[in-house]
Amino acid sequence: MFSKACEYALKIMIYLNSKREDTHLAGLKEITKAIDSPEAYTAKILQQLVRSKLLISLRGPSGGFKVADRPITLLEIVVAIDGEKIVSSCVLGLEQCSAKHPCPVHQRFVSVRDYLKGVLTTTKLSDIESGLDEGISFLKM
Amino acid sequence: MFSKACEYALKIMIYLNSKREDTHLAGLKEITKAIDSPEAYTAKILQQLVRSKLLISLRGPSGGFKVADRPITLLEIVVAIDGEKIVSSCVLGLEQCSAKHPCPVHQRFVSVRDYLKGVLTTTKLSDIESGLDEGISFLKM
DNA sequence: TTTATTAAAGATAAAAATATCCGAAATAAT
DNA sequence: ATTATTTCGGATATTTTTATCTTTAATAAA
Repeated sequence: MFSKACEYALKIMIYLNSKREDTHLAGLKEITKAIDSPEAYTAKILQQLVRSKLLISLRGPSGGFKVADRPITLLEIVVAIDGEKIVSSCVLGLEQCSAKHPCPVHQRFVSVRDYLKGVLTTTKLSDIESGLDEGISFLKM
Repeated sequence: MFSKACEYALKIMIYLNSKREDTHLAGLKEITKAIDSPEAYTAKILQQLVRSKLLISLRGPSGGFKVADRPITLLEIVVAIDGEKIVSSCVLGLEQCSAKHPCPVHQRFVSVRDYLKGVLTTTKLSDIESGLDEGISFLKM
């Protein structure tokens, strides 16, 4: 459904959001440990998230990353990494596919996409009760 | 959402199903022309569909492909090419993700997946009014 | 039986996604 | 100021997906 990079991005954002102690920034090592991801690749994704203004970073000792201080939807995260295609492009890959010029399954999948897009746009990072510390939900294993 | 190979597979199946003149088989060239796909790669996908018993093939002059003579759901096609992952695996890529051991967005996406799976399982190839000949729907451009 | 046609199968190539490595820049602490 | 730490940026490597090429096998028609 989402690319591996996007999966990592979602995990990163959820993890960083779950530990709202505004003082301490989480470093690359801490993050990769928390979400069990390859370090160097994760660094690249973190860069993308910073450029997309979803994360704020600080270099140097006691540097690291934190979530930008504003409401962020899951859609923003997905689009930052995978682009619009997951919520907009044709299931059969047609360049042009619309109600006026539909593929044979257009109508059936419009609703699927709308449903997905709905979940992605209405779910804000702050809505997610991670329960990570309490062992209620998990980002690895 | 689906791989390129899977998009081609769906187009192939819809196209072949749309021209139910049981006598004439459609050849590779005809198919690639109808769905605008790379010839050699399409041949590989056709092979997979034949092995998965979704298509029947015949070699030699006037040989080609036709849809197996039984009800076929979109899910069968998708699973034949992309495997179960699209309807079963965790959005965040966790090996183990279930109601008992969920990722933080498990509940929100269960419903999305169920909806998608529903469309894929309930839609049979024969349900799709392609309207290809009539220019009502399209498999290319 | 020979030939032309078509799918099957295996090897190879190209492109994209995933992942790593290394030097540079920033910055807090010493 | 120097040093240690940490992100940034670019280059490179690996893996997977997408795509091509070439030979073989089957088979219908001549």
